[in-house]
Amino acid sequence: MTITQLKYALAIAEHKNFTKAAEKCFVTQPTLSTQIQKLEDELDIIIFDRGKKPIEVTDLGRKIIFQARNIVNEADRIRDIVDQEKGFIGGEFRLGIIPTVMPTLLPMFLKNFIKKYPKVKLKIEELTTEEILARISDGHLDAAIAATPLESENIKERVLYYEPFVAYVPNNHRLKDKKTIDVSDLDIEDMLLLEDGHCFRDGVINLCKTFKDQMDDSFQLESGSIETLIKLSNEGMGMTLLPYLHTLDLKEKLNPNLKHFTQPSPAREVSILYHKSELKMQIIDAMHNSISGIIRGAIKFQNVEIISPLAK
Amino acid sequence: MTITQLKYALAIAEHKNFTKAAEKCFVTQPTLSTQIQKLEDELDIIIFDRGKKPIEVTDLGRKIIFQARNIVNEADRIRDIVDQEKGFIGGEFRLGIIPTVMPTLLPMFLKNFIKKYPKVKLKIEELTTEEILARISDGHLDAAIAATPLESENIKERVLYYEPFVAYVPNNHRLKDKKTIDVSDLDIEDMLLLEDGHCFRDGVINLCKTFKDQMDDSFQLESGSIETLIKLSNEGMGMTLLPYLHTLDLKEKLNPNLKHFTQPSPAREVSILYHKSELKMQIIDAMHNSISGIIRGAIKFQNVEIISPLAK
DNA sequence: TATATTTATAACTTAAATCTATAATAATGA
DNA sequence: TCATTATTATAGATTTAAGTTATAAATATA
Repeated sequence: MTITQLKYALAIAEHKNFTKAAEKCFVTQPTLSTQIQKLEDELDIIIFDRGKKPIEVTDLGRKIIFQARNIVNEADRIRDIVDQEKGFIGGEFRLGIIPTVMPTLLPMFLKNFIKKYPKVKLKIEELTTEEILARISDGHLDAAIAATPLESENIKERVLYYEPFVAYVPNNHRLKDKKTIDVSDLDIEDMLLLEDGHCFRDGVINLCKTFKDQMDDSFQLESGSIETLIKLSNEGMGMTLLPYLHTLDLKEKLNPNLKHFTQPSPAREVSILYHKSELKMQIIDAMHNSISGIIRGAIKFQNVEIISPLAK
Repeated sequence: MTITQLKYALAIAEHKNFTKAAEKCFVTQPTLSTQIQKLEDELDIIIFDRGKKPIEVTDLGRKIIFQARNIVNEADRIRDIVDQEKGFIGGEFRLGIIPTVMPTLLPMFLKNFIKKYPKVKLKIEELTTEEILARISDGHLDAAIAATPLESENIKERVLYYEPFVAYVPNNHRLKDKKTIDVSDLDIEDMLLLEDGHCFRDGVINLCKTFKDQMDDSFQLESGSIETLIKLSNEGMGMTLLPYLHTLDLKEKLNPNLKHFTQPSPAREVSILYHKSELKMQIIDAMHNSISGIIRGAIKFQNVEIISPLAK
């Protein structure tokens, strides 16, 4: 049994296809066939059921694959330990970011980060919270940025910053004339929310829950982006909540519609997530420091006591 | 980097000597030299300082060796998973047992166990609790039987049985005429205890602590075995406590000196210990079942409420 | 049934691991 | 200090393993 054989097995388990897995491993298909056969012979078990199309992992195979994942992860970590010791920050780093954080955070820290750590090859993907959790678990992401707490098994969270919510109140709304807004003013019935899967919505719902103690399942509308949300709001569909950083990009003429909350302001907790195995920890540390530094300048509310609307 | 290379590195780290490590690995010394060089070249680090005699592991090398231990453990577990699935109970199994459990427990379950699981090659060693903890941690023992709770990091405990203590009161002792004895009768000042490192002593001290709330450091005597303990006791050195199973072997004429405790009787907790990685779990399960079954017949006090003298 | 897709096998090549023999190096003792 | 001893490194040959190309066999698809 070799680490290489285990990596081949993982690739096949993932692609359910020897040919495709071989490509991903940069070897030919016969190499995979023979190596997997050797592994199966040595353990005297069948890992893959080639009878089914697409190929299926056997019951026992699944356990072997799970353990193979552990072994390969632990093995990869050797490289990580060496890098950390040498102070080397580099290599490929796959980062997932949720849609409502992507457009505001990325432009702020990206330039700074790649300048500071030129040897890191960043691969950034916009993903929903659900996708992020799955891909960190299966090792396809090295880390991700999402609203927390999620408390998902095997995934660690480290808070990057707290981003206050700002209310966007359209011209015809009942709260139009208030200068500041209080959490108790909110009503789930006249609020627009982002579509399912966007954690921002979870944040808003939890926020309302906090004060209403229970919620109604029939929301009035769901939208896919902050821009759409504002437009729908202007069309008389209700008020909405925007994460603070988004409000900095708004056209000036919309500013009168923004109502800041009375302190303590509700906020969402934004964290960097990573697998409990702490692979590539030195890059995660670097990213954490980089983002925290940038955010300190952008969000001035940092010293204000903030309630987390996402707490369970 | 291969699993084989990591195993070689572990062997060298352990023996501090390429030649001896090579023997243990069943390869020649040049094989180890070249494989370790390849590993060091690939990681671009030095793991072993050959300048020192005996060889020393470098600071970074220590971290690599630690991680190598993880990887090799996880890799060994693949075999374990397959065995478990196939219901195969076999292979080498190294078991440590503390001195005060060894002579009573081993004759009871050994014959039964090797008959039931003929493919397990048991290697049993008498060791102190301290040695046991060290050797489970470094992977030299698969499991051990000792008095608990120990709550040592990385080591799991599973209770096998509770063994009541029986007081041995010599003829000239102040408690000689009592039919049964109560824990409150005990006095650390006139008690004989086993030498340091035998957990039984810890048990007795904790027992006295429980009722005296503090203890005196000047014990009157320390001895290495149950037999010596009884002889010393007869010589007027004080009373002593015997684990119940030991009293079954005593010569009949000594029976009048045994005083059972009033219920709830103090007892020691005897557990099977194993590494948290749960390697060879199916053998550990088999051994647990085997011992529990045997003990149910031997200790009739099982249904009696028992206080654990070892609780912290 | 022909065609395409995918895995297995065969024969060969390349690369890796291991061996024997021996050199180099460092520690030990007269 | 200079053999003696113990120990690791290196060279060259051998065995074993991994990978390649070419092709057969098996399975789905049209």
